[in-house]
Amino acid sequence: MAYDAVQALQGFYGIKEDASFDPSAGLVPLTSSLIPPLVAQAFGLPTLGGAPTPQPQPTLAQTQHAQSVYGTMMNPALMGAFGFSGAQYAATMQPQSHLAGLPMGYLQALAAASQHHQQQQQQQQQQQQSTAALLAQTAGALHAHTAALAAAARAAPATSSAMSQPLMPAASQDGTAGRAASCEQDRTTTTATARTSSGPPSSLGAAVRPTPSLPFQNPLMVQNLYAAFAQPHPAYVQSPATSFASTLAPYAVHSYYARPHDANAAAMAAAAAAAAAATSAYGYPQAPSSAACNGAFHPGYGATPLDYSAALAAAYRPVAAPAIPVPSSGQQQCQSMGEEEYMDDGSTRAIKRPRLVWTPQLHKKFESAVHKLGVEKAVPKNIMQEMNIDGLTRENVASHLQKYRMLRRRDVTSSEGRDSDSRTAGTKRSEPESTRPAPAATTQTTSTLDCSGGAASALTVPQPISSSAALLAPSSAPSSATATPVM
DNA sequence: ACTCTAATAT
DNA sequence: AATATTAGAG
Repeated sequence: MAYDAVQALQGFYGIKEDASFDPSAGLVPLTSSLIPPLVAQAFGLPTLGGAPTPQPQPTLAQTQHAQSVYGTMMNPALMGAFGFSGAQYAATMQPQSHLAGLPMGYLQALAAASQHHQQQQQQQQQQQQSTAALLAQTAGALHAHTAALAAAARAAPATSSAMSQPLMPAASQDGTAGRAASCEQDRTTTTATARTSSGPPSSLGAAVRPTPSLPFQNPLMVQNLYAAFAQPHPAYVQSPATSFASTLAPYAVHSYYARPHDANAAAMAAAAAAAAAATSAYGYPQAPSSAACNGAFHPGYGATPLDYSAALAAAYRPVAAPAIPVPSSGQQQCQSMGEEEYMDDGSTRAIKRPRLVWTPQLHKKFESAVHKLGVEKAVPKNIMQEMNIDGLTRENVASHLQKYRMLRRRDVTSSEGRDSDSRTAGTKRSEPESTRPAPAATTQTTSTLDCSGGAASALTVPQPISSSAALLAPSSAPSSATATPVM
């Protein structure tokens, strides 16, 4: 097993690197046994924590649904790891059709993954050859496809945001029609609407599918694969950097949240990217205020407070059935975590409390608590108690309060310097943020545009940043009255 | 033991 | 940039 992959997996699962691990010795660090056994098996890692338990066979309907969701090119071993039956996939798989729309880098990554696995399992030579053959074949097909696409584009300027497929799986139910359905969905949900639908179907139009889409729609798996094999994920390489950072950040961090800090920066990045990918992919088609959280692989979500150890357990437990994304929404920040992590030998070790994310909901609570308490009593401890959030510490509040006050002070002094009102500290004036640009539902977030389709965009750009968002979006400057694009 | 601010770390 | 942590003083 490539050391890189081990690292990536560990990072993905938030496992701390064992400093004593010597890659050259071919040993897998003890902590790697925390990787779900089935995943470990899929990646050829030795597992110390006992043999993987056999997964229940999915029904055919499940398989087909999952196939429509995740695509057909999953590494069989991975499918096993994630609870799919490879054989059934193979049976329902249509060897050529799914190759047509794939971007090259993606294919290569998959092929590389597949090749890697095969090398693990068996003799390398023949396998390599067949893989190479497949690659060559694929390359040929892709080449032709690309050429045809280009021709089609010349004929009718129909563009396609290559990676913009809305990742909510719901629509397609059968494998073959799935991609067509996806394109259909693209047309209706993204802003490519006009261009795509208005373009008169050229003679090539029927033969050439306009939108190469990701067949692999479980973001965690995808990201895991890419991370494990050090491939940049095309969708996130291509999408503007602003995407998740701005509107989706509260949700993105959420899932990432329940994982312990990891010293490995690269792995951290991978995990964060995975979380972001998951967020975008799952779409959140409903308003953030509604619905419940879905637990599957998102330890951070849930209406009920989460115990950190439970989150760990959930993360480490391979899911038996495909975690079909259930639309969920930003909920109140709920978190409470244990303080120990179980190690292989049964002992425990203190782990770092995950960094708190001040979601809008949480901040709202904070603000109302502050207001309720009044200037005098609005001190960290009181606020903490008033908020009554499980797991929220005084330090959390103190830190936030510090920033809150700073902003508040700055706002006051800048907006009314001449006024006689220059308080010393802890000013809890009335809200000066009457400046409400009220952006008329204009700008789509790039992220939502790119990654999750229209429904999500409507909701990930929730309110026009009212007063409560001041802390989270500090730039509610009175000067920039107009745009304030989704910050 | 708590709070505050500033500075610094992650 | 956002949050955590720490220091030092009250």
